[in-house]
Amino acid sequence: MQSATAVSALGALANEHRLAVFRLLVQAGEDGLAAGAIATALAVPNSSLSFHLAHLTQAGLVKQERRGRSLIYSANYAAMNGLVAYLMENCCAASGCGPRPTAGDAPAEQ
Amino acid sequence: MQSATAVSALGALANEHRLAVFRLLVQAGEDGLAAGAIATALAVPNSSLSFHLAHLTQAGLVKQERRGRSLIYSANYAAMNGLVAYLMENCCAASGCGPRPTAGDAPAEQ
DNA sequence: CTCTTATTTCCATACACATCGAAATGAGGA
DNA sequence: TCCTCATTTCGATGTGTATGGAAATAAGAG
Repeated sequence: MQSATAVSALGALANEHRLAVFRLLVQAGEDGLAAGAIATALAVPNSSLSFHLAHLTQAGLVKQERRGRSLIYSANYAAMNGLVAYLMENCCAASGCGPRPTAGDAPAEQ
Repeated sequence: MQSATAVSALGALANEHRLAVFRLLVQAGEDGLAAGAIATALAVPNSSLSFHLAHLTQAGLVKQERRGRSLIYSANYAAMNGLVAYLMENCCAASGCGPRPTAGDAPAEQ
């Protein structure tokens, strides 16, 4: 994962509502949830939620799919996996986020 | 970790410069780096860097310590560990960020 | 006490993000 | 076709973030 991608994903999650949406979608699993269901669950106005969903989608953390009249959103586990992997590799030490054991091992891209 | 804390930490990392600063501090290890050294390494003006360092410090991801005339900054590994743990627990499935196996296991706080 | 170095704070400016009602779009049902 | 539901887009507004030069603060050295 490139650092620009990570910044984008981190920014998408760096908001109370969006983090709540993402957590909800992770819990919902592969089946996902309709936009309206999310708005109801989180008590966020439709237009505001739509804004946040677009932000998450833009960052690649969420997938959109039309099913009948509803737009179903679901978590993109691969993207999240990539983000966590990036953080572990670049922002943590090799073992459990302790101090970095050797300064020589190159993490990733630039 | 509370979701508000996670949002704060995510927001702190959701910026090109701040992410670069944090990565640099992780590489630097426990000894940390002086503000000026960071500014030089990343080619960011002092006043801008100071703003970003304050942001990271505010979020608890970075520690500040005065050593002589210099202010030494170092990564707070515990905070990062907490953030990654939060993401793994709340935003990933139990094993490796795949689809959530059981819908019954409660993640964490609210 | 003054000089020099290291860093922050202040300030103005520009841009991006968040909010949410109202209007527009998309899609099925009668 | 017309109606209704589901959702997005638009638009206006307020708030927050980013930037960087200039001035202020902090601390050791002579």
